[in-house]
Amino acid sequence: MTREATYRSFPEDYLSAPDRAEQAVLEFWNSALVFGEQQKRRIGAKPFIFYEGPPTANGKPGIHHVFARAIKDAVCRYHWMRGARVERKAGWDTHGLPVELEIEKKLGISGKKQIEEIAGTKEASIAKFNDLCKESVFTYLKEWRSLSERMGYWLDYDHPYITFDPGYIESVWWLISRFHANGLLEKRFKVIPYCPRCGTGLSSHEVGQGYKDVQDPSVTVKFRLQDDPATSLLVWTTTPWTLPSNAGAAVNPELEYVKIRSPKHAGEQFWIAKARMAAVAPDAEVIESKRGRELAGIRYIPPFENLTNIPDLRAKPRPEAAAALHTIRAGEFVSSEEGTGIVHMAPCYGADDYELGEREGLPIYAAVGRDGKLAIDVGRAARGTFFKDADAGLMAELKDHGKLFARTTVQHTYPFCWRCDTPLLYYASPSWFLKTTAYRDAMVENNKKIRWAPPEIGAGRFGEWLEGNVDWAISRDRYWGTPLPVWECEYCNHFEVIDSIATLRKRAKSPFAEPFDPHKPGIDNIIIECAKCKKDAKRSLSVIDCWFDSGAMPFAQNGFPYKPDSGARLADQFPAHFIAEGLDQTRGWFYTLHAIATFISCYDRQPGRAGERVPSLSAASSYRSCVVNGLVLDAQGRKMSKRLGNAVNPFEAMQQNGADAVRLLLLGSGALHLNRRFDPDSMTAMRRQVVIPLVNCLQFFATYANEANYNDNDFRRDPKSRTLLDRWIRSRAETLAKSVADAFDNYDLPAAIAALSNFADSECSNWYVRRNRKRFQSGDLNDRWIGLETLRHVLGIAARCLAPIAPFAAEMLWHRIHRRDAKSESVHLQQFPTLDAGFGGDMDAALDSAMGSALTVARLARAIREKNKIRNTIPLPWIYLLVPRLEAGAGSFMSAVEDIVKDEVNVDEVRFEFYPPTPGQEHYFHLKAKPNFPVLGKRAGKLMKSIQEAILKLDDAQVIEFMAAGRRLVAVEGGAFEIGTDDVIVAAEVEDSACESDSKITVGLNVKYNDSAIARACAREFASAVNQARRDANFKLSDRCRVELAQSEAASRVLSGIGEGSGRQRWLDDLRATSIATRPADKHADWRETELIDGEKVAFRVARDE
RNA sequence: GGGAGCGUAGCUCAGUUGGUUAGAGCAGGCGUCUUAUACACGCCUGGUCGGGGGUUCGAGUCCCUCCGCUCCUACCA
Repeated sequence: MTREATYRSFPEDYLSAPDRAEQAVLEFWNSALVFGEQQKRRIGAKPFIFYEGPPTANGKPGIHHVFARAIKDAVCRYHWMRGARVERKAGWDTHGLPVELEIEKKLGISGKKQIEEIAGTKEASIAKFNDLCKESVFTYLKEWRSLSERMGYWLDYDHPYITFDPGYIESVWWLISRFHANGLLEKRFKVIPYCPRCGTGLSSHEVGQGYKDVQDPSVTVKFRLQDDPATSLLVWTTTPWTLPSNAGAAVNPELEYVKIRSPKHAGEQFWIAKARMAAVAPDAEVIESKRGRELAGIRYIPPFENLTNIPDLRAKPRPEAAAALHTIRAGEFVSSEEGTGIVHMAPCYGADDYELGEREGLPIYAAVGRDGKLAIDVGRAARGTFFKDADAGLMAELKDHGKLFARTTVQHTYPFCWRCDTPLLYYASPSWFLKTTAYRDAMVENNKKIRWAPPEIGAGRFGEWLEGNVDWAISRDRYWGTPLPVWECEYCNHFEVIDSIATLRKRAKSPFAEPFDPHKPGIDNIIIECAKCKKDAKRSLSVIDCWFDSGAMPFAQNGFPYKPDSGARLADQFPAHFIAEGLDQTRGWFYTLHAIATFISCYDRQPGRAGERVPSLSAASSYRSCVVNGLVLDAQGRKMSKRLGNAVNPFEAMQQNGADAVRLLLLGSGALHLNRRFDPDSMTAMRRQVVIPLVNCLQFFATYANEANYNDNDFRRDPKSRTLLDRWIRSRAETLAKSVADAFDNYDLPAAIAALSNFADSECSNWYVRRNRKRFQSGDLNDRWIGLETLRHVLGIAARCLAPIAPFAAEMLWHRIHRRDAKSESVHLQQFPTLDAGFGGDMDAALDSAMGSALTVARLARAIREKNKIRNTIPLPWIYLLVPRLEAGAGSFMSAVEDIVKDEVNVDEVRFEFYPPTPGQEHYFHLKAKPNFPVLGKRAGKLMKSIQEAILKLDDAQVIEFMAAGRRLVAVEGGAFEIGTDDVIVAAEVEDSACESDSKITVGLNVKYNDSAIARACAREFASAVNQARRDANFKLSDRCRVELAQSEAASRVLSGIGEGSGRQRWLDDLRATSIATRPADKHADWRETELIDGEKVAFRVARDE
């Protein structure tokens, strides 16, 4: 075995088993402490501030989590490479209903009542329940951490913020105390969306997650008038279950109402809005007409007459209630768009109903309790029936009593609990609110300063949501959450907000344990003295909406304002430059961060005890840029769900394809905010476009660097000896780095990947390396080293550009462009190429353009060969190129490109023809002029069409004349119009099968060839066969061999072809050693045959030349 | 019900301030080069740019309208 090579390729099984190679990279990162080193090297550097949106740690991570995390990781890595200090503090959202539900499921119980019975006493039950919640959070932390590690998402997991941490909770308390100090915390009786199963109200952003289309009854009910039972009000509702709680009927005071009579309802009369008559009772006849306000005060008989003991949420009935109850009331909110224009009012179950009821002093009947069940028997609907199930019995009851006017079903959307799927009801409940509407304008203003990607989310969805902001209901009547730090006096209704454990300790009537866990139930026992009346104040039993926890994170992650240095930390890490989460966070984290930070930075002007430590924060949201990503769907475009069984396991996906492939697929396929389909097959496609070309280039580099004993350490670079291709690929590499940087600066990651793919595949692998093969195989050693140096240089740029996106492959590539014995550092400790000294010096637009022309010529020439069925192996005499006449000095480019074209197209001569042409000279192409629309269009306007006609009519000679003169008058309707050379585009007219053109270049290929050309083609094909034979025989690159050719006519043609062959291919060295031998009659095994272009077969064998 | 977005090749998507031959990748067909690479390269096929109308010398792009899909929003009884 020879000693190990100096330069290595990728591991052999990288393509088939990327996981193994990536695991080795992970080991390297761990052992070299690369992430820690990143942190160390930027101490004191200017920060790029990033906030990690804390995942709810109670569920297993899915592939969609990889999406947002890939964005976050790539952006953070990029900014580190650009020289910034990027702190990446991990965070965990640990509180809330999701965690509680998980425990309920585990215990096989449901609802608050059962939770409070899991241990001996209620207190013991809650204590046990919360302990279980806390434990459950910890079991999933590991899953998340290993997901992050495997995908290469670097986070500081050793110092995470955890929302249940007492220090974090104290920060939240401080924030609540600031809201209170500014008069923005209040307790209100309000109709809020309420989940009867969870037993708690939901905030508007939670409700938004659970709308569903459902069929509901649509009933029109008769409310008989007390003084005239033959006349009824027609009342429409889709919630029959609210009818037993009816307290009034509302009409719009301005609308016109009519009393009608219908043949279908003999002896009866009805009041209805005039506008609704046609829809509800088209055959009716109007008897009387009145304005809504004139109807107010009329007394009716409630739909369920003899109900007693309906619970009334009002402890003491209001004195005016008796007069107002079950009468018509005027309400501006009533419309005549739908229904009957008369609205049944159940103040407990509707916001409008409640407001009006409050004004009129109506009772708040609650026939349906907070548990969602009927609290009383209502005829056939028995007590205890779930509210949605009570509809049928109630309607039957109405029908029996002749009170049902019409009944159908209607499809509409109805809210359900986002976690447990129970239908919500709107319920008048006492709740604690943050009056965010007080600073809505500031939120709207601050939002305009945020750079949203894509912009329409900020201006549209989020902006509109802010415009319609409502106060934030932050209390939850649950167990596992940050306790609301409000103590209420039972006697005088005074309430206080406690801003820290230290304050609580001072105020508590009796001492409590140290250290103190502020969670329920312990805290509920602490009593403080009411500051006003000196009596006992007890804690409100609520916990805080866990969304508040996560939105508090800019302050609470450092324990502001209580932890030492937290003020300095806040000043350093606020606001974030960058956050990124899924679209679903628009009303979640994006909002809560924004609402809390805007309050502190714009509204909070009353420094409290700790307030003077608040560093001056510019009026801003807590983030400057927000990148929003779409959903991850399955390969068929369906939402992933456990139910459908189509959820992709991220660990399996990465195990099979590698984390790089997963990251590339997620970041590279389409704009980030669009939903993307996660098709496992596409992962290989992404690798093929970006990573594999680089792997191949490296393989090539390693092969020839080893063979040439290339040493990057002692190589003296001499830029002057670089070839045209060297200079070109260096220019392209710098352009790549610039494009990738621009893409990252615009948060356009797909553009970065597209640029990488183009460079790796089209430019580096399939042009630079391919065109340079012969040079590396048999060139002069110094020249080979120059080429190797170039290749190594551009691969180094590519590796660093790739590093933020596909960190594993980039690392492997970076290591392998260094000698095996070199102590190479991680690519993730390098700076971005745009910061290299002298960056940009290699960019050469003229060269890029000339090489672009060469590529075009090659493509066009190949197309001509294809059409004429002439293989590339057959050399053709000449090719004509029609190109724009270049500026002085640029001719040398063309002559250099000429060699490339000659070789690539396999022609003996390249002939140029320039335009504008010299008049009178003979020329190969016939020129044709076309209007240059963008230039000419602006000037010509309406004349465009006739000018176009005139230009197209110009023949070859006229075009040449025009070009020489520089201007020409063309005839248009009503006169002449002068055009200049910039107004037209000149190209050749091509109808010949030997010509091809695109918008810039035209080529003509001589497609006639002679026998000698065939001989040369045969030689080339024979060489190819020899190479295949060498490969089959496992020859090494450096092995020389002897070729024996069996005597035949074809064989001598091959030999003559070899004689005419040129170039410095190594195979010629072999072939020159070819000798004619007599093929043994017994067909010895090492002889083989190959068929050449002319159909002849030649037999040959190769043997190692010892 | 209200708002937003989308609709471009069989599939996934690009497409600048309107500029006349609408691109790329994949798939399909046909070929080709080659001791870095067959997980390569080239060529070809494939489009009434969702339908209709309008503005304009000129529309995938701007306006109107209709159709389809998606998301958001809403206690309207």
